Amino acid sequence: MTRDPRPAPSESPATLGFQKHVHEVCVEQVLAIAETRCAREGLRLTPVRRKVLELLLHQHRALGAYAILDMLREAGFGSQPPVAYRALDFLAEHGFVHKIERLNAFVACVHPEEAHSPAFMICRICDAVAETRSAPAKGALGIVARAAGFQIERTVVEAEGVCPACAEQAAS
Amino acid sequence: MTRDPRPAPSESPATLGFQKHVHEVCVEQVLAIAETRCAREGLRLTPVRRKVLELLLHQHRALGAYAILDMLREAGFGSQPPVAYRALDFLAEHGFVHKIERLNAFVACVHPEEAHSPAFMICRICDAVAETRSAPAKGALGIVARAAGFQIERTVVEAEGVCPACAEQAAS
DNA sequence: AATCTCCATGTGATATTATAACATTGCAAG
DNA sequence: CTTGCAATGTTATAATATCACATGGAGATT
Repeated sequence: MTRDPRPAPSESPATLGFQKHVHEVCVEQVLAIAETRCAREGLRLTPVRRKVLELLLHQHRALGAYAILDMLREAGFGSQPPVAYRALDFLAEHGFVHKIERLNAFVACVHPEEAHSPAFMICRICDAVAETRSAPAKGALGIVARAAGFQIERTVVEAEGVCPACAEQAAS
Repeated sequence: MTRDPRPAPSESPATLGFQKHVHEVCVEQVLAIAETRCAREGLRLTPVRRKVLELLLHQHRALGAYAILDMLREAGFGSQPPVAYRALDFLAEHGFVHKIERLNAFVACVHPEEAHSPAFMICRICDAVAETRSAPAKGALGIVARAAGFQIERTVVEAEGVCPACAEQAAS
């Protein structure tokens, strides 16, 4: 089994950052933004890459590379690990997806318009992942780093806990 | 090869949080603190666990489980992965070591006196790791989380970049 | 002292995540 | 055209992590 057996965090009008929204719209919007950005920057959003992004956009949760790989196989693409990892590398390099280090898994970025430093909230019960912006280099960490002479290039900020939906479930 | 081929970040008066200090002293001190805390809290700092902590304290860098396992083997302990992972689980659960998610590796905690929320600076060149305190749940992320109804239980904060020593090297 | 129980350890097997290396294809610049 | 280059496909393997079950040792109970 490489597929995650847990139920998706919610149904079609799903949680985005744990808030309700009409899901199909955001998938289409983000894909369109990605196409535009790739065209403008001379990047190639090839079929595999586009498919991986689409698969991830359909979930507001993190998927492992092998879960993605299974779906790629079903969609008729190559089915060996490098196929998935290469697409994910491309997408991550250009900010269309992010890796969740805590889970060794990947989520689609919800505002891929520009470079940014993401932070995540990860529900340990349903695996839903919400993205928000962070600026850790500007806060306390930045001060410590400057004092120590450490040059920050990239930050990983991931909060693990319980999302509103699961908290409500648990309370009942 | 499971050993990391890179040179240790520095020589015996090594960098702690990238600052000079006399290394042997901090190893002994932290081990003593760990012993004390275990005695007080009824935890068992067994030989394997103690050895793993000691190995990690001798490096101000992250070691993978298999690198630790190699050293355990040389020291006459069991040499199958669970030996290392179980010791690391124990030490991490009680805050004597931390896992660096970005590296899938482990560092000794430099102030294990009490529970805390660590943040790390990781040098991408020499792999040195410095620990500092973080309070991400109190900053911008905490505000977003509260607004979203997300209950933070644990945070991962890891900054990747270049440490002062490597920056100086690079400049020459 | 005998035995019981629990926790830690040892060990073999296996699952999961990730990369190396090389062949093939297809498109585009010259 | 053809040459070059980036992307993909495929085989193999490396690196990280867990499961399951057997063994052993320290303190508690009888």
